[in-house]
Amino acid sequence: MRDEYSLESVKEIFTKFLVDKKHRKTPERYAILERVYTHDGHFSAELLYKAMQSDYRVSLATIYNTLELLLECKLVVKHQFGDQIAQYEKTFGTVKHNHLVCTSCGKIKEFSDKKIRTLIQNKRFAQFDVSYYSLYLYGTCKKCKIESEKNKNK
Amino acid sequence: MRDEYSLESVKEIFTKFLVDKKHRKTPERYAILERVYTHDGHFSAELLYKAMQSDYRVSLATIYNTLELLLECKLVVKHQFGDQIAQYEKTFGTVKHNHLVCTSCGKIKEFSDKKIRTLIQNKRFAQFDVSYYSLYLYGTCKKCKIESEKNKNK
DNA sequence: TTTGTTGCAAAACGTTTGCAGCCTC
DNA sequence: GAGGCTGCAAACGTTTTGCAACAAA
Repeated sequence: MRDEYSLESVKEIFTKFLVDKKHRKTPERYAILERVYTHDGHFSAELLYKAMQSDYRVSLATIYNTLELLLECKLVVKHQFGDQIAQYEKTFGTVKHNHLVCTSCGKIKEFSDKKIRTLIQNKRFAQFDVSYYSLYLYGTCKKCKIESEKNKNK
Repeated sequence: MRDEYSLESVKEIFTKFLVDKKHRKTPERYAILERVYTHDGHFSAELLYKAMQSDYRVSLATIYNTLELLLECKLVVKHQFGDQIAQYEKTFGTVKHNHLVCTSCGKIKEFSDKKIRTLIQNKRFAQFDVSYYSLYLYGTCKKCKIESEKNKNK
């Protein structure tokens, strides 16, 4: 029931945002929001588009448009990992985390570190208002490291 | 003379890398390296391409190819700030820093924080070898904040 | 001589845009 | 009824690729 609840509250937040900003409450927007919130982990605009085709037909343009709105009201975050295409992720019900990006296979792992988080979140600037941050650690995952060591010995 | 010196050592590092990897030492590659290292701050592939046209004709493809090599041997770093196009930056002679990205005007400011840097650099993972990291703080710069407050009062 | 590298142009890719018709408000 | 939103397709800008000519090893 917990998921049910959070989906409802997320819809409420979105509705409030749409009303505040005088945007229209279209069925497409709610369908996209629902899909985003029933998906765990990262997704691209393309993936979301394909995933939706089966039960609700929306254009890719609308996906992009709606993701933009969801970013604005902070119901999703957007990641740009190195060369990769933009990845999105729901925020509500997701613990704030950082990312390990393998530069060899592109795989992403998440990690949390309270000390780092606290330190960054408490940082203040005279000339700049921080609204969010992203910390990406790039490197090589275990699997790729083993792979590359194998190749060395050839 | 200090710059002179570092340019020479950077060339040596690049040469060593090229030889190790059995890549060819082409004049284009050195011309690009030199240009990169006489430029302060961020630059895009396009900018580098245009900047070089006046004194050394290289194709954009070669620029991309060479930047890839320079990334591999860590003589440059690549940034992907939010929606913006890829930005590059020399590493040698540049103090490690983090970035403030204004989501309104896109301007980038740099900042250093020893505590944050130390904390992140000392982080170790069992299944992952970190080779570098990027920390971007997104928000609104003073100028854009004043601008948006003006618009509110209309 | 071999083959990695180049320049060029075309292609690819994710994303944005223009527009006619639709549907919130 | 007005005009914001939609789907569609075409356009966009950055990056990659295919290929013939070139030049480093």
